Amino acid sequence: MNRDNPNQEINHKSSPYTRLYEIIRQIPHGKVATYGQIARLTGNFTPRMVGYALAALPEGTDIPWQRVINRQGRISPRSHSGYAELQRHILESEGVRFNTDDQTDLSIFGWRPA
DNA sequence: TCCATGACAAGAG
DNA sequence: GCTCTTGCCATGG
Repeated sequence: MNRDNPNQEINHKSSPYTRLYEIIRQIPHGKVATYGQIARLTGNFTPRMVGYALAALPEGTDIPWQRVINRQGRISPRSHSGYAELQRHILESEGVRFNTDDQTDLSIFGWRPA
């Protein structure tokens, strides 16, 4: 995937992806949001698009991609292995706890925007 | 242009 | 509570 990489659109401030990334940046430290939640906040996105946009992010981006998980409170595995483990590690270092079923309690750690 | 794929979600049965 | 189906739409072959 290397044609019109969405993160290049970050520099073009009128891109719909920009809005998506801006919202993700607003997720506070120690909290998590779901794909569907982000999608609804943008207004014109679908959860699949959110996942797709995040998959296109480069390493070392300032976007807190690790704070976006699925509706079940679990980390969605990507095609490239190893990242789910990394993501969980980062979240735990931020204070997010996972139970024995590898899922977080969204009623506690879920982000609730004003 | 058509088809398959993908870090998902919500409704129906 | 479960599984199955459908909606979503950008991207690549």
